[in-house]
Amino acid sequence: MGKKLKALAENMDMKVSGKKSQAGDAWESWFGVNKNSEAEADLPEAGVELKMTGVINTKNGPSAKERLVLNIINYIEEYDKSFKTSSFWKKNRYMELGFYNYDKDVNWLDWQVIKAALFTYPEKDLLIIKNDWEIIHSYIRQGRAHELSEGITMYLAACTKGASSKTVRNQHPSLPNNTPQAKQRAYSLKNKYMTYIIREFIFGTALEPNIRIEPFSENEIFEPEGEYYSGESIISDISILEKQSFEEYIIEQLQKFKGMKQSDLASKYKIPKNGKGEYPKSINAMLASRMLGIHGNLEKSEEFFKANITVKTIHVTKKGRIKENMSFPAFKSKELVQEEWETSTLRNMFDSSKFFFFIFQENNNGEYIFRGGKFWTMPEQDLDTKVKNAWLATIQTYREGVQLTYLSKQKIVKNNLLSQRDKQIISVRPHAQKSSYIANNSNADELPTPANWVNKPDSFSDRWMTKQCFWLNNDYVLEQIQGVLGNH
DNA sequence: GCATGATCATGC
DNA sequence: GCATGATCATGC
Repeated sequence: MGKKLKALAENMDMKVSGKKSQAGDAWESWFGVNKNSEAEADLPEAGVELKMTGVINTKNGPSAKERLVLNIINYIEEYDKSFKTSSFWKKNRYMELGFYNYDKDVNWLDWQVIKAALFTYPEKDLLIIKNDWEIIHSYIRQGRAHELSEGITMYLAACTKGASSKTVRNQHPSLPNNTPQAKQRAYSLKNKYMTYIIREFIFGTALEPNIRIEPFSENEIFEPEGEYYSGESIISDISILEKQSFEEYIIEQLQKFKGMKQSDLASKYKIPKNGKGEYPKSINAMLASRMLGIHGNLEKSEEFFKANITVKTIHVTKKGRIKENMSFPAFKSKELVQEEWETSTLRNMFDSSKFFFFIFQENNNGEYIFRGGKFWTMPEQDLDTKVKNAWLATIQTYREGVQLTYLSKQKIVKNNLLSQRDKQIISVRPHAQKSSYIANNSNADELPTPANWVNKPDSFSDRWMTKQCFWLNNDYVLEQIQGVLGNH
């Protein structure tokens, strides 16, 4: 039998525990620690921090319910610290992690702690985490704490933490007077990083000397099955990370391929052609993987998976334009209009995603030449200005009712959703297998407000339109990759 | 030539 | 069957 949280919470003072922190408070009380906000680790003699974290079951096996949120970053105190003297290292070097099965339909007191682990960072991860800390610290040093986002780092991130987005903190007094206050943020281990740890070492069978699994329950609720990452790693020799960061290493690895033709790379890596003698549509994504020594999907390689890096290939035409806009998953407009910008799916996605752009440019002979790779995260100032406005405008259009006009000659339906001409970084366009304005069709999206139709065909519904998604405008992406294209 | 709506190809 | 990445086709 697994220990239920109510057994752990027997001696806990329920009155001082907030709704969101109950599981963690119960974990601390089990170890005889009262709720506090000390900078010290919870068990000071041992230097061990106590953390409780939820696990959910997905079709690929157990996953972290959320990122593991650590201590709040004091931009003033952290300013003069080094990694070894940082509040992150002091408080979170060793953690006693309790993993409970999160179930929203069950009272929290009945959640079970199914595994516990005395955790410190695997050696290779620690090198990446050190570099992540240095990146966060450089923002603090430069008085740019207001520009922090989760996507700028790999495993250790600065996530927002506060009652609302209006919870802000001052930056260091020695910085210029016009340095703005910054959103309150905490160190955190990314959701995908925790998922990897959970599947590989906590519920999986792989051994990691820095993670000691402690018996807590004989009850195995989670079956770690299904493929979540390919088993391939990019970095096998950790001494690489002692000399340079992960990103520097990747960019350097790609140097030797710069200027090579797509066709030469395809034959070098023996990419097969289809029946029509053409390369598959995903040819560039396949080449991206192969150049980095990965045979499967690059996003599923160890480091890309743990850091939640999205790989995007980019085609630049001979005239120096990007051929296509970049698509994102289709949304449900009824859910979209219920969201608030600060916690919206779109904002979360851009704030927490790191992208890896993989760039090919067409030459005058119509051949695609590899130009290089670039890691990219959307700058916070773009996100909270133009993208925010674009998002708000989209919601307003949906609330007012989308204007739809059927053009019988072309058999297409025009709409008044955000266009690329609006120059707001993102736009809204269809994303479905087929267009559909038919109720309950799998390619259609149900609208929150009936559409305002012009020339509606009888068979079309006024509440359903082809599924749409946000697209990142190609002119914006082109500005972001200028450094890679250089003079070409 | 480019923006926009539409659609293809692939993998799970 | 559907999500996702990639691309096509049309007309202003």
